[in-house]
Amino acid sequence: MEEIDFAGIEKKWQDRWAAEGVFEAKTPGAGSREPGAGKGPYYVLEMFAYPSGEGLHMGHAFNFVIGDVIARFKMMQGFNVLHPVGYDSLGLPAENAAIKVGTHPADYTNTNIPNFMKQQKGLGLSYDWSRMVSTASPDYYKWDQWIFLKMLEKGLAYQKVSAVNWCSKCNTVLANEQAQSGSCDLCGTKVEMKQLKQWFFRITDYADELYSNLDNMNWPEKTKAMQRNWIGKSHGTEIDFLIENQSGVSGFRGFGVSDELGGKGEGENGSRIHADSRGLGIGNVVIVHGCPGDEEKSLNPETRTYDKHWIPWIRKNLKESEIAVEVPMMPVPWKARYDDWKKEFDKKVDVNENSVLIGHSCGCSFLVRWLREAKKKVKKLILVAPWKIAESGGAEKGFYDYEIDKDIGKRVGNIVIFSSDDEEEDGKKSAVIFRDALGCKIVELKEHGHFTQGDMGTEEFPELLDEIIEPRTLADSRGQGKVWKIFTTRPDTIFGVTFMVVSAQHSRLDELVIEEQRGKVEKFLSRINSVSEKDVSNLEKEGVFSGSYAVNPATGERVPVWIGNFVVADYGAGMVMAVPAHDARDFEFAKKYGISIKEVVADEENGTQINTDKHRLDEAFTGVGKLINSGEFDGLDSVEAKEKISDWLIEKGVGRRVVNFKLRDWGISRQRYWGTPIPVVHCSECGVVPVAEKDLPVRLPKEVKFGEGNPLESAEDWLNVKCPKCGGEARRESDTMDTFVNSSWYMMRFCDAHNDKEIFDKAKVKYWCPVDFYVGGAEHACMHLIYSRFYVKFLRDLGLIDFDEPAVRLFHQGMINDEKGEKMSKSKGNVVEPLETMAKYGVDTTRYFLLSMAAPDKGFNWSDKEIAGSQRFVRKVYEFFASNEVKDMGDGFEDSAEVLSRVNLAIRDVGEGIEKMELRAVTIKLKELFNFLGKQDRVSKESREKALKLLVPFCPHVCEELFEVLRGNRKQVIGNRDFVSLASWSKVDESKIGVRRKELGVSLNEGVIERIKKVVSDNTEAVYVYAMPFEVSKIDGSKISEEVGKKVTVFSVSNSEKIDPENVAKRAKPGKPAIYVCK
RNA sequence: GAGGGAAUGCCGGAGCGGUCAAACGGGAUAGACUCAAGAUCUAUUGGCUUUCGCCUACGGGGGUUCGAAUCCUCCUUCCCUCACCA
Repeated sequence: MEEIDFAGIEKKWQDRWAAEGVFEAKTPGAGSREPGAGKGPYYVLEMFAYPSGEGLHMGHAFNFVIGDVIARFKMMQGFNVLHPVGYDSLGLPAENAAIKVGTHPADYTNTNIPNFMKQQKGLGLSYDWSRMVSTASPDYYKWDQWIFLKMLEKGLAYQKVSAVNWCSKCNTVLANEQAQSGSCDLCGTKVEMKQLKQWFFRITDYADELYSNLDNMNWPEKTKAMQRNWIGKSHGTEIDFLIENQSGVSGFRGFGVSDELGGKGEGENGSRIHADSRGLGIGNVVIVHGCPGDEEKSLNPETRTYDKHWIPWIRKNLKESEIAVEVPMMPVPWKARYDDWKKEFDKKVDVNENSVLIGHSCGCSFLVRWLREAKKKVKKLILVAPWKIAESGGAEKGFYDYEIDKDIGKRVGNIVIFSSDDEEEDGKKSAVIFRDALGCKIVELKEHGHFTQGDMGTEEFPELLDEIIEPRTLADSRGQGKVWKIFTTRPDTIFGVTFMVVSAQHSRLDELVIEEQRGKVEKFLSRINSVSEKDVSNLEKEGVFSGSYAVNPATGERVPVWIGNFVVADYGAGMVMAVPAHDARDFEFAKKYGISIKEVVADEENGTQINTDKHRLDEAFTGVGKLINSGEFDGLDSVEAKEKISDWLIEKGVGRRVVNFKLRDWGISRQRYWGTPIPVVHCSECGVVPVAEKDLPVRLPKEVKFGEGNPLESAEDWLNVKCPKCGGEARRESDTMDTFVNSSWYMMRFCDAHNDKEIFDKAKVKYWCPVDFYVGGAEHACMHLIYSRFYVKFLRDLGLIDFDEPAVRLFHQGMINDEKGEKMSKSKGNVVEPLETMAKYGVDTTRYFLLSMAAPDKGFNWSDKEIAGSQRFVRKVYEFFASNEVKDMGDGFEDSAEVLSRVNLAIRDVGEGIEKMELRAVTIKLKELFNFLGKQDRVSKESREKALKLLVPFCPHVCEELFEVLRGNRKQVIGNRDFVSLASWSKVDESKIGVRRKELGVSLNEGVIERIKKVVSDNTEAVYVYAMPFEVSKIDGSKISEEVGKKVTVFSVSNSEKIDPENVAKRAKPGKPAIYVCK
């Protein structure tokens, strides 16, 4: 038999596709033709590949081929298809190669990319190569930096010191996702904890939208479930617990540890209770004073008293609550203008998202203007007796003549204005101006005038203090101590709280530990700290008593506060109320340490006896039941009680309904070289200063030292720069960005891949995006796919794009393993090389095989044996066309009804199958079709062409070749652009389908007659026929009666009035009614 | 513990209320071709039966229906993801 030169065919068509630019996508617009057949754009994208040194593996090939089938199918359907390709080329392996082998990451990357390209081109993928991007190129990462600056501007990028997962081998910070199971994702080294100042993206700002949008997305349920789980939204109640300990004056000294747990507190002390700064999440309080009032005094820095009237009082009180207060001395407003104040302010004060800003008089005016320009996020803004009437104070005019930015409210958690009923007219007007512009409330106090010295009551200013720290008035349990908030989803069990547990990693742990317990606690902590945070899952619950007690706001009971290893420090408040009777973890803990257990929800099914005996229960009852031991709430259903008790706590001022997320901010800092440099500089004078947009990109320096910490720290020339703000000595940020940054927005860059003026042309992105069909591995469900969703929302809020999600449809391909079902890996030596397979069996065979082995979302075990089947099929198709070529006499030959039916059925099924991503089923349909056609003596040219087109997305090379055969008898091609890849998809002729079904209908009556004749006899009284409901109308009872010579009655099988003593009706089948003969 | 998915003939795997003893592939058996092997082709591949047909079958139990591999319910087993998130 003649050998088919598949390699030659592949090369021929790949070259032609490239030469003709067959797959280059055109964005419509001025000058360019309207592409496609008017069906509009369709964007197919396979996930960004990292060009590793190992080259393409089968998983990649599977991923790409799936995307290619969709892209090619959509092209043939007449869509204007964008099917781009690029490389996520920044990343660790390149740097590891530098350390290991001494290759520069750039060289490593530059050798790998062409290798990838060669393999991808070899697969015959329909990529638009003209749009190729590589993230390691400054042309690309410039825009990563640009986005970073925008994040910074909007307060979404910030720095904080945080404990990070540190891999000592990679010398880098790992995201929690990359440090699962306690060891480094990349090298397997055990992860350590380290405190570092890190850059973060405030993804949590979008937590709610990221969560709730999932409901409307056409993404796999599994992925959405994983994201929901990851974001972890939970509704609950935040409840204040008053903590009493030795440092208070309540007299709880020297109590025993375990014997008196849960005893009633007798302490009662009426002094004011405030939560402290960290409990409230207050970073610092910044007070900007107003004008000192006396010209002479205030002009002299020595004598002027900027810090007076109520300011000392508030300062003292805040300090007592351990809140940092800053009261910068500002230049005299008589002389100075806004800019002078700003300079002074920026120099002296560190404002962050947890700051509370307080202004007085013209200080208010300054702060509002400052917020407008700095675009900072802060926790709270309090304006005391604000002033903004330009006419009234000529010298101060510089402060007042500006527009108030109405968006300040979006960046500031809360804004409050204090005014007084006896304030001057202009002052009252000013308050209203601010209120109307900022949309906040005015708190009007009595007889405070302008809140300056000399007016009554302004030296003590408790309203302000309350506003800053929002004290919880503990209705039933005032006492000395501090308020700690806890988060619970089970407020209905609050009467069953018998202890509290605070995380061993909590930053305020110290405050809870009394002297007597210190030794034990320290011993406990040293044991805990030796265990990596991520190893916690299988740990036995352990704890130690802190010595403090908490007052249950519902009952007034004092319960011990324990320190536990099972409480997560940075979720909720880092402390939990423990209800051992109704929570398995609390139960385990209580049992272990002999803490009392109090039941408050009755398990009605299993009959709880009301019994608070310490160790009666065998396990916690976490189900729904009726409340007991819960005071006025007894008898309520626990679901209902959740609401009722929450309301009650809120009313008492000790609770709030809150929503908590598991999602944490995205730490993007990496102490690594091969990533996007973070475009800021650190100036000793000005602090963190962003690099100007015009100076982007900040390029990676080529000459660095690898192997010892962050390579960028070795590039002194690069590090040392002038401060963009003051021109002084400054140093570049040496952290680079997480590479997930690069892949978070690349789908948009593809729409305008080589734009050097802006990140992309809005119109182009609007035309193509979002991605219509996104294909990639399920392993990205939680990282890439959440980050990318976040980026899209951010870019949308910047006004650059107008859609909410990166991809309309998402598809995860399955995993390909070796024959034994084991993961393929270099170290195991079981890798099947796509290039080898392609060379051995042909590209089309390889493609077809990949798709026919399993449903694309399932994956399979590679088997060389079974690829033979695919090869046989491709060869069969080839030979079918080759041999039919001879038979094509051009004599107007017409196909049989059956052939037409089969062909049209296939057109319909293949199209629908691709649309539904049932690609494996489609490969089977194609096999059936060509097996059938191969058995026919002759098939018309038209039908052959229709059938061939169905195969194009799967086996494009052979199809192009055969199309050429069909069209021009192999000799000439009709026109340059006569590619079957661009041919239009065959249309279904529904009328030709289903001949067999019709034939079935015709024979129905005959069949019944024949069968009755066989069984009927002289003594037959009557015959009953039971047919399928949809067939009853096709059966002609009278005709049959006539033919058979007996009375024949036809029933529907579902007719309840049928006469069927032997219940034979159940044997009826479509096309074959059941028959009962009555004797 | 939470969530997602799956269980079909020798194997992989279709199937989405009736044309289901169950697609397609692999394997196996027989036959054709060949000196022979390979490749290729053809047929068979749950049981009983010459055919019509009947019986037993889609993890297990129960149910809905005239009718269930397909729908509901409980159970068992397996895989995946997250996991002390209060």
